[in-house]
Amino acid sequence: MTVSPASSRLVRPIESRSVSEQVTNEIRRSILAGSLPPGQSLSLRKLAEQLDVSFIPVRDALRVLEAEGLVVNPPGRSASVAPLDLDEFHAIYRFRRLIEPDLARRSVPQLTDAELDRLYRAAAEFGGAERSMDDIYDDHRAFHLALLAPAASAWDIRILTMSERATERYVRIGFGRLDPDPREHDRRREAHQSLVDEFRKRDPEIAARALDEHLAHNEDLAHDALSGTTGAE
Amino acid sequence: MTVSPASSRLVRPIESRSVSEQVTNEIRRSILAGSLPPGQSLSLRKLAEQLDVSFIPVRDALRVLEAEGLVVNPPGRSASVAPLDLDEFHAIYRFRRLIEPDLARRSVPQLTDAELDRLYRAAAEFGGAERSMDDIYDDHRAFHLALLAPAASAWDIRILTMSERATERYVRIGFGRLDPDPREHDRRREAHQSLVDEFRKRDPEIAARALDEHLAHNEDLAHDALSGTTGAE
DNA sequence: ATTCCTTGACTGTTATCACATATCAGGCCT
DNA sequence: AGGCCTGATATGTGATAACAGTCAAGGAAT
Repeated sequence: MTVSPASSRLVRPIESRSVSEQVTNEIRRSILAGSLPPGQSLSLRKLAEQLDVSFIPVRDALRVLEAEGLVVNPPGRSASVAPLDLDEFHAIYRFRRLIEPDLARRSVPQLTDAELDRLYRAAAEFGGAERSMDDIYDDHRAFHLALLAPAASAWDIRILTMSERATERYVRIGFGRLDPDPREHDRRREAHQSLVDEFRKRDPEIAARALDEHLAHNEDLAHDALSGTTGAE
Repeated sequence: MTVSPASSRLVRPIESRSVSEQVTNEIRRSILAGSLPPGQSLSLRKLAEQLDVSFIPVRDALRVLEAEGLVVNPPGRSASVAPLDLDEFHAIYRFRRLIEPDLARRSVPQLTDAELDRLYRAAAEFGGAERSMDDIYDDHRAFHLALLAPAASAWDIRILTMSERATERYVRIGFGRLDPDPREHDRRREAHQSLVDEFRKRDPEIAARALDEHLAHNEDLAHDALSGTTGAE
């Protein structure tokens, strides 16, 4: 039940012991990173060959990812990466902006000062070098989750993880061209640190509004980058 | 995209062609109906024997149901039916009362009169004889979904289905003792018909409030039946 | 009598294999 | 020449079998 600051542990426990989970994580990572583009056909045997496993774990992985909404798995036909849809993107963000501010409202009285300090420092390291893009987004997801975790039930956490992953695909593709810009990293770091600062005021309404604006801002940015041809720079 | 009133079709398409889906539906039905009680250990081979299939489809089914939150599937150990938790129950209902009234607000202008008439008639048949308890709850879920479908994206529908299934388990167990009472069927029918009447007023706020109260009422009823020893009757 | 270890059965996991079905290319008929 | 049928190829699906880990019971030592 504790949020367990993973960075404080020197040795991390084995994250996934079954091959099936490893395959699931690897395919999910590839989809979120965009190396498996939307619509890409996912052949069981080819994937199994590339990953050097049998196709049984691949089959399991595709079924799990289907439940997460990242792949479509029509019976009898080949699975494929779920297509991108701008309407869907906004629908998920509307959903997040409904859920997360409400959780923030109830989470803010329960967050300890120590936890807020930790999150402030974590936000500072977001753009830290020697971390891969995958790690950065992992940190980003953990950051948002930790902000709401005190008020979140197991079911809330499941939903939050699902929705954050669902939007991450759009955001990463949209921000793809912005990421090389170092100023973008600064901007994101400042945005998250100021978000923690708003939570420090210990006012539920202020925190909820800050999180909503944070989400709305990211939604606009990703939207411009995705639809607009002129948007970036 | 159309809601496609299934009752109007004389021949219904094959609902599930793969064995895996059939097994998934059967196990899900058993869990929701309570014949597989919370905590029940789910052995692959025993389940496979009972269903007269190999354990490959059973394995797939358990993985899908794990994603839905109905079973816990720790790697290396036997799966089991997810335990019941009253806090979790209220957490899911809080979630639904946040999501569904918002969808109702946007759905009410898009619902056609014909669709509302159809839903009103469907509500009248809820307690209809010769329909099994499983069918009744299937209808109930379809009813609530149809009420919100015009404003719901694919992702919303996925979330709605998940959350309705998650609460259905609690509700069915809680209402278990009430179901034999015929007055309970009348009460439920009237509740759903009056819900449609509220939607007919075409006022988003009224519809949202009506749906919220409907959910709150059901939440209270199930809560009393679950926790209270004196509650029912 | 209690505790620890060993052994056995059980269960999930993965690989290999056989089958039904979908996809697509080429050829035939119109 | 274009559409339709038919063949082969490929792909998902399900079954069987071998492997590895877990859990519990029973026996031996303290």
